[in-house]
Amino acid sequence: MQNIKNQLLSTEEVDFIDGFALLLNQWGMPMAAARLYAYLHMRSEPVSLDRIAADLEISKSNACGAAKALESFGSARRLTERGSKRILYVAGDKPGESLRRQTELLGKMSALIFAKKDAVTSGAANDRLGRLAQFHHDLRQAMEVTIAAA
Amino acid sequence: MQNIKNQLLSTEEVDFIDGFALLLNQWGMPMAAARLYAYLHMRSEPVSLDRIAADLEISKSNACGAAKALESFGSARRLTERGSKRILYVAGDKPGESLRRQTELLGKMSALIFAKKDAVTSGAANDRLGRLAQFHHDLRQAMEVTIAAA
DNA sequence: CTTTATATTCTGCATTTTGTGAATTTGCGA
DNA sequence: TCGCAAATTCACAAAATGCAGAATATAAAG
Repeated sequence: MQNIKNQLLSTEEVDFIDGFALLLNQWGMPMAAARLYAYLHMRSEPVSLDRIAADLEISKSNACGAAKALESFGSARRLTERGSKRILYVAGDKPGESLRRQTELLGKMSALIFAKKDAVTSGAANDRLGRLAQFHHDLRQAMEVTIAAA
Repeated sequence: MQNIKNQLLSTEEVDFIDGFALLLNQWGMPMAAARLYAYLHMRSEPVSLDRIAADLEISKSNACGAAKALESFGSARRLTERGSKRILYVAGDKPGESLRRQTELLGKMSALIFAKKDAVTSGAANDRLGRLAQFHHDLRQAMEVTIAAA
């Protein structure tokens, strides 16, 4: 997938995309989805899959998969234009949407620990697990408040 | 690595470890480290690498790597006993310690976006990036408050 | 200085993930 | 219904990861 002649993105833009994507990737987002996430946030107008593939220099199937992943996280949404099969993508407006999954995880951990701690521990370990469950609960609460406020 | 005869952990304990580890793994922690994390939190007394390997039914090299990973996250610490080369591991007391890396990431994302947004966007996308950076900043703040309070 | 017990690193293999180009499917207009 | 353009899925190759066992390093004791 060489795209030497059509340098559609400036060096600054590429740097922004790759720098941001690296951080998102370390956070846990797959690289292709992370690059698309950064790219979409740079665009005020909706973009097509072909445009995405060309700009990001990835295959269209890869672009399709990344877009679907972003949709599933709630980080992007598709716009269908009337009278055409073509789909356009835009970045989502709600920044916290993609963290739903993680706050849910915190809730599940908290619940699991509270439910089982007495069956598997006693003494110091039991106390420690109690504090851990409480921490997960509090962290989830704090994150959800911030997400709701955004 | 078969360990049929010495069934050291009860079914309940194994269930707790694997259930908890699955959630930690979905959060981003490598499976071996996640299982060790859950295991250590069940133990009130420090445990050796050989014991870990036997109980978790993994190789010692794998146990060693998982322990080192946990140490690097700040989720476990090693105790050296005088007059012996043997090392014992215990779960850390501060639940938020392992999230340092992630709050730092939020800070870096926020800073990167603030720094570059005007160079790569204008109009609606620029506003959206501003809100995104602010969100990352607020979320980091909220998480750190919760961590500090634990 | 040698032995012994333990931790750590190395090596090779199996598994999983990722990404491409080739089918295949799907929606729309003629 | 046919043809076309676009999205999606498929199949395979390449790269990355994870893990066990072997080899090595290190600390303590005699």
